[in-house]
Amino acid sequence: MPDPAELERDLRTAGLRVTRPRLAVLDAVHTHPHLDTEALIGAARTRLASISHQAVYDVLRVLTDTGLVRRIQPQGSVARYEARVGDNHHHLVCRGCGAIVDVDCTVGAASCLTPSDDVGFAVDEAEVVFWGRCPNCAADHPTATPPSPPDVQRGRP
Amino acid sequence: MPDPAELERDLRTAGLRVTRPRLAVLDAVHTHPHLDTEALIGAARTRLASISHQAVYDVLRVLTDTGLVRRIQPQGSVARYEARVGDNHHHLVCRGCGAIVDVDCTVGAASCLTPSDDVGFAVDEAEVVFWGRCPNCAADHPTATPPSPPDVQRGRP
DNA sequence: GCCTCTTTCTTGACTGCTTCAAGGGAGCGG
DNA sequence: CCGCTCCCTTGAAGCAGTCAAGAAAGAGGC
Repeated sequence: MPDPAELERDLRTAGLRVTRPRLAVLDAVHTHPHLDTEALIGAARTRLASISHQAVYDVLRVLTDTGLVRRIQPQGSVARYEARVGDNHHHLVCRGCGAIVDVDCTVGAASCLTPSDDVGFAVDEAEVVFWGRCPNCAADHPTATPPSPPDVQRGRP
Repeated sequence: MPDPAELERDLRTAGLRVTRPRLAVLDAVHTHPHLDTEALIGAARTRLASISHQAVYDVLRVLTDTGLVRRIQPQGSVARYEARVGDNHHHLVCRGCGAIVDVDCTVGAASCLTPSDDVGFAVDEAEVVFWGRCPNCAADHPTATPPSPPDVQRGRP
């Protein structure tokens, strides 16, 4: 759980006004990475009981636009948010339960960021998602062939 | 444009019944990679005028479940489909217009498929998306800083 | 500390992609 | 050609996310 003063500083540094809803949401994202919006609404309400649906959506948009949080959205999942930004890490997603785990960049920033042929594109980011089954889900279906593309719906991390 | 007999064979090999709607959709996906569902409905209707909305959704699901087509969904975009499967290629997405281009695997299957620490996950696929600006969009805003995360909405390829 | 301006939050309704459900119709094996 | 099963059509609903108008709360100057 991050220091409230630090969150406030982050907001000001980003040129944003400091409001209770923003602190509540930003704290929630720091404390619970990879939650979806609905779960974040719940988490934010433990900090500020009366915050509205819409405020959380607005705040999340502002925070992603300013780079304070990062939005991720694996196939078949709704949008999820995390506060770890600026370090080019990637994600491991379980096809069974939807759990998301951070992984550091596999092969180093350089080769990770360079497609073999960029056909003239100015590439500024490489997003990598590793799909598989977490230890629990792999144990549940030891011999089952993994469902082809994702059957993830809304697994809770 | 693929050979109809070949599409039919693909369907049978996958254990699926051969129907006109399935042929129409499969042909459309082969002919126009990276289209979204709505555009595919249009493309399929040039082949089979009366195919319904719902049939296209159903067929696309069956085809993705059996691995005949692949579903991709970059951040901020609706679902898109392509018929190039089984070769572990990746995608380059333009933040400006949403254009999607195939790129071959950057660093070879091995390192591409291996996170630095898989924390016990059985990983079976690595999905890579390169974000940037296509030559046209880069020319439109030569000095503009690229909008942080995607502002893609529904660019037509 | 107070005032004013601007930004942001609340409330409520709505959009658009995708899915669910029921019944008629078409493919496929015999 | 017959019958069984699966598939497609029609119509409607679900749900994440967005739009809009007005009230409330920051931020800076007096």
